[in-house]
Order: sequence, then structure tokens, then C-alpha cells
Amino acid sequence: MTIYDIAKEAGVSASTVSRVINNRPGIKKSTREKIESILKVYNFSVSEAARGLVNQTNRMIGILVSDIRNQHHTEGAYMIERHFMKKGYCSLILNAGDSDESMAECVRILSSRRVDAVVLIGSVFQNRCVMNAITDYMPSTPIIFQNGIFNLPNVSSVVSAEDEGTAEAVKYLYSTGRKHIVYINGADTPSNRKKAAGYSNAAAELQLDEILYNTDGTAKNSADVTEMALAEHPEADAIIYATDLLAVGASRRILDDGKKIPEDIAIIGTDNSPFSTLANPRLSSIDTKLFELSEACSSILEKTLLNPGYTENAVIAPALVLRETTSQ
Amino acid sequence: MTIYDIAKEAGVSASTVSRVINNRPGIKKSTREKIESILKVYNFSVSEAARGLVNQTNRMIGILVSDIRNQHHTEGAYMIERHFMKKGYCSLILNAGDSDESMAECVRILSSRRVDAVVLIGSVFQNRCVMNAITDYMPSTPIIFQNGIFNLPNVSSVVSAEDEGTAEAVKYLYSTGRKHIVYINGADTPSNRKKAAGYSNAAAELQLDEILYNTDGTAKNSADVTEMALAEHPEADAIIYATDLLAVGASRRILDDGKKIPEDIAIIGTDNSPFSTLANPRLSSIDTKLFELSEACSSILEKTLLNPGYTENAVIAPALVLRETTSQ
DNA sequence: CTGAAAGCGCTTACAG
DNA sequence: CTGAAAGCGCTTACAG
Repeated sequence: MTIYDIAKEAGVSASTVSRVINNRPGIKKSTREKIESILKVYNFSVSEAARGLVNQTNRMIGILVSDIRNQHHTEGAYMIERHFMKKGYCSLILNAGDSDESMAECVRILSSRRVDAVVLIGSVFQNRCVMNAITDYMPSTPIIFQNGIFNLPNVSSVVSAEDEGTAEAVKYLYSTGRKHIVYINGADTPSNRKKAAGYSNAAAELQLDEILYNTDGTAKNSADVTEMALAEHPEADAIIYATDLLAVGASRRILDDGKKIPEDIAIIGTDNSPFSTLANPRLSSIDTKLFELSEACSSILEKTLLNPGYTENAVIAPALVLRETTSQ
Repeated sequence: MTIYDIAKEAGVSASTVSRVINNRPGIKKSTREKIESILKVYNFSVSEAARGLVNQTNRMIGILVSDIRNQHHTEGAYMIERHFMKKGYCSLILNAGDSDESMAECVRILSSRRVDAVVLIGSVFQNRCVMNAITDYMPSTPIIFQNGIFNLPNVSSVVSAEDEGTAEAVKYLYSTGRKHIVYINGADTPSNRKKAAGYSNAAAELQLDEILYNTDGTAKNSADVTEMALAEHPEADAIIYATDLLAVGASRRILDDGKKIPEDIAIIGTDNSPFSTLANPRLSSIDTKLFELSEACSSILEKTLLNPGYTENAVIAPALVLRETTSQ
């Protein structure tokens, strides 16, 4: 069923049908009504693909996340999708995977789909492979990078000052008397490196020993690494984790090993995710302002769509949220 | 940059360029190589929209979830997206919202986008509004319904036998000596009604009192309702929750009220989600086999795409996973 | 082995 | 107020 079928049925030309579909003025009322009723009878819906071809915009925005099952990436995708669906855009959401190559391939796919804009969610996209794919395949498509930066004329960015958030957590713990603060990092990503840098800076500033461990990002590994860290550093009296998941995974192990939280060991997670309030004990956490980050992306994207060439870089400050795993 | 620009640059016709792009045989080797090199120089990528217009397939599959931030819906979307991206399909993932009307509107949007298939994830789509939208706008587009059923010729379905899973949980608790088993339900959805029915049937079969409470689906409300239930039914010795989130939200309150889990109150959640292992105490849960459900959807979708008109209905049996909130 | 032409389903100047 | 025509970027019979 095309616009021509409707036209034939109504005894008019396709142009006229197109005009009523697009609410163009200057159509005789009776003609418009007749066409509208036929449109309704057939439940006609215009092909957006054909329309996109002539209008030079498919009204689609591409969203890249490494894994859509990760709640943390989903917030931004949700906000973008909801907001722009209202404006007639559809979202192509791709799971870009872990490898630089698969991420770059996704950029190529989105370029083939001729999306009007793309949003990259997560610092993992900050690598040369993706950057090259952008300059090769989307040198002028508006791109918004959530929690990452590309020094490219067509990409805006909104980042969380995670280093500062982590430093603030260190200083807070120090102010409550903790002097042996461990940092347990997540998977190796630009974001986590930045958090660790914040930890190191604060430790240096306060002249504390730097006790830093890495994990693969899973709850299980976090528990194991924590156990090892506490064995190697019996003096430890606080641990900051790069994510809430790591903190929750480990805290049960700490309790099982007979230590009290927060009396013996204070704990702070990162992200202020749903896990933090559901955890038992409830987890203090560095709020990296995911919601604000996502909102900022959405608002920059909107400006960019309205005003081609518009670009913006924003930084959002984290905040410490205290619950039961820290004592004042 | 179009295929014509490439053609001009190569001194051939667009047809020839199209043929090498599509790897058609019968092109002189030197011609092919020349075109390929030019394609590479310009990082040319074909417009899938234009291609879709002539091929009568946009190679897109539409995925409807009520809210992409809900981990529970995201598993299926992930699997479909990943699997079909490899085959050249892109996924249009829409947040369909809570109202029947917004869900139906999403069906209309997907029809406008001329997707090759759609997958509905979640029992909430099982309503007349959506059903009408399907018969009106996509009477013959292949549709896979995860955890719901439409008696329509173009829709396949894969459902979890949640009623049986819940009944099994009741019977298990009974077998361990619990005689006053409460059921705390989630938001009012077909899926949750089915779970509650399973509870009621089992309770009747075992001649137990039916103690059933409703919540709005949030952790906070679950804690409040649980407190009320235990006040009204001090004899209660076990609670089954319609989701893990409800169970985790409430268990902390139960502990705070001075009861022991599982000694005083045994607890079983539903979905065997990540929450269940992260919870403290670790939560016993009815595994509704989300992964298998999603896999089945993906495999049916694949068969449907290959074999138009193919349809299938599958039922997957849940299983009880015991952890620390139940005693044997 | 290659090209000219028609067509996929639309929209929009241009005429009338 | 309405229609014929051209064009958006492709692909594919049909000829040669």
C-alpha cells in the first residue's frame, strides 16, 4: 500500500495525498477530508525510509553502548530515546561490544544507516579505532560523547569529574580518621583510570600510602581481590571501589571474614546505583550524576539537531552520598 | 557521496559500482579492483535506506520494551540485537511506556519504519490496544511475543510457566514445614497475575490459607506492605515475592524488625536476577529462565525471517534456585 | 563484462 | 487548489 493506491482510491494525484499527509495548507477541505477518511480506512502509514530519502534525513539517531544489559549505560539511552521519539526520531541502539574494532564497525554501520546524529555512551569508546572510524565515516555527523572526549570538530562531550569525586571520597574518609585507604579498581577503561588517578592524587596530597588493586570488574573477583588486599594490608581501615557492584560483591566477603562495616572497614562505592540502597548494609557511594550526564547529552543533542555545527563540552561534578558503610 | 560519484570517478556506470558493492559475479577483475580502491579512498558506505527501498526490506527489526532501564527486559533485547546485527539487521529499540495507548503508538511507528519483524518483550503488551494496533498496522509482519500471547496468525510466542514456578515454590516451602505462606505481588501485569494464580492454586491444593498482598512493584512499597502483612499475620513463616527486587527491598525491613531469615521467615524471590546473589542474605529465587526465553525468541525470529509465515509457540519451565533465605 | 532504463515510495518546485 | 515531472540513492532485469 503506497501513496499511489490512496491517490487512485480518492481520484486525486499522489502529490495531493502527500500534501494532506504532511498537513500542507492549500487543499480544498472536501478533498482533504476525503483523503483522510481513505487513509484511515486503510490504516495507511507513510514509509519513513522513502520519505527520508527525499528529505535527506531518516530521523534516526544512533546510540552506541558497549552492552545494553548494563544498567549504567541504559539510563542515557533511555533518555535520548524517549525524548527524541516524541520529536519523530527513532533510536538505533547498538551493542558495540568490548573490542575497539567492533565499536568502530558500529560507527560504520550507523553511517550506512545515515543517522542524523550519534551518541556514544561510556568512556570505553575513547580509543583511536573509534576516532578514526568517525573521521572516516562520519566526519560531519553530530556526535555526543557521554563520559568521553574526542578532539574532533563534530563531537560534543559531557564528562563526569570522576577523579574529583574519588578524591573527595578519600578526603572524607581521611577526615573521619581513616589513614589506610585502599582503592579497588574495575575493568581497565578510561573512566576507571581517571577514578584511580583521583585516588592517587588525593593519597599523595594527604601523604597516605597508595594501596591500589585491580579487578576484572565482576563482583566475584572483587571479593577475592578484597580478601587478598586485606591480607596483605591488615592495617587497612577503608576501601573505595570503582563501582557499586564491586563494593557490594566484596562487602559480604568482608563481613564473612569477621570484620565489621564500617567500624573496622569503611566502604564507599561509585555510581550511586540502585545497588547502593538495596545493599545490606546500605552502601555509601560517589554519585557520578548519571542522570544529569544523560540529561546534558540529550539537551546538547537537541541543540545540535536544531543548529547544525553546534558543539559543546560540559563537565559535571560528582557528589558523595553517605549511607551505612561509612561512619562520620 | 553516492554511487554515481564513485561511478564517475571510476569511469563506469552506477550499475557496475552497485555490482561490485554487492559482490555480484561477472565483473572484470581490473574493473572491480579499480572501483574497490575508489570506494576505499572515499570510505564509501551504501545508503541502507535507498537500498531498502528497492530491496523491499530495511533489514531492521523493531523491539518494544516498556522501559529499557529495566534489566529484566534488556536481556532479550540484547540477544536479538547482537544476533541479528551479525546478519546485517539493525534494531530499533523503543521504550513503549506504561499505557496501552503509547504501546500501540509504538506499533504504528514501527510499521512506518517498515521493520522486517518486531519483538515484544514483556507481558504488559498483552492488551487489546496493542492487539488492535497489530491487526491494523502489521497484520502480516512477523512478531515474536516474549512472555505473552496473541492469538493472531502472524505472532509467535514464548512464555514462562510462571504459575507453575510459583506453585513449585509454595510446595517446596510447605515441604520444609512452612504452613503460613504469604504472597506479595508486583505491579498489576498479566505476568504477575499469572504468578499469583500459581500461588493461589498451590495454596488451595495444600489447603493453606491464602495470604496475598499487592504492591506497586517498588522496593520501598514492598518493605511497607511486608511490614503490614506480618503485623496482620503474625503466624506467617514464609513469603514469596513476585520479583527479586521486592524481596530484597523487604528483607532488610524484616531483619530490622527483629525477625530472622530464614529461621523465622523464609523468603523466595522471582527471576533469579543479579540481585539474588548480591543480596545479603543471598536470596532463594524462582528462576523464570529469562535467558532461555530470550534465546527461544531469537531462534524463532530467525526461522521466521528465513521462512515467511513460520510461527511457533513455546513454553519454558521455571526452576527453583535455593540460597540462604530458605532452609531445607 | 557493462550500461541505459525503470522502479522502489515518497516530496516538492513548477505550471496551470 | 491540484497534477505532472523530476529526483532522493539505490538495484536489477534487459540488451548488447
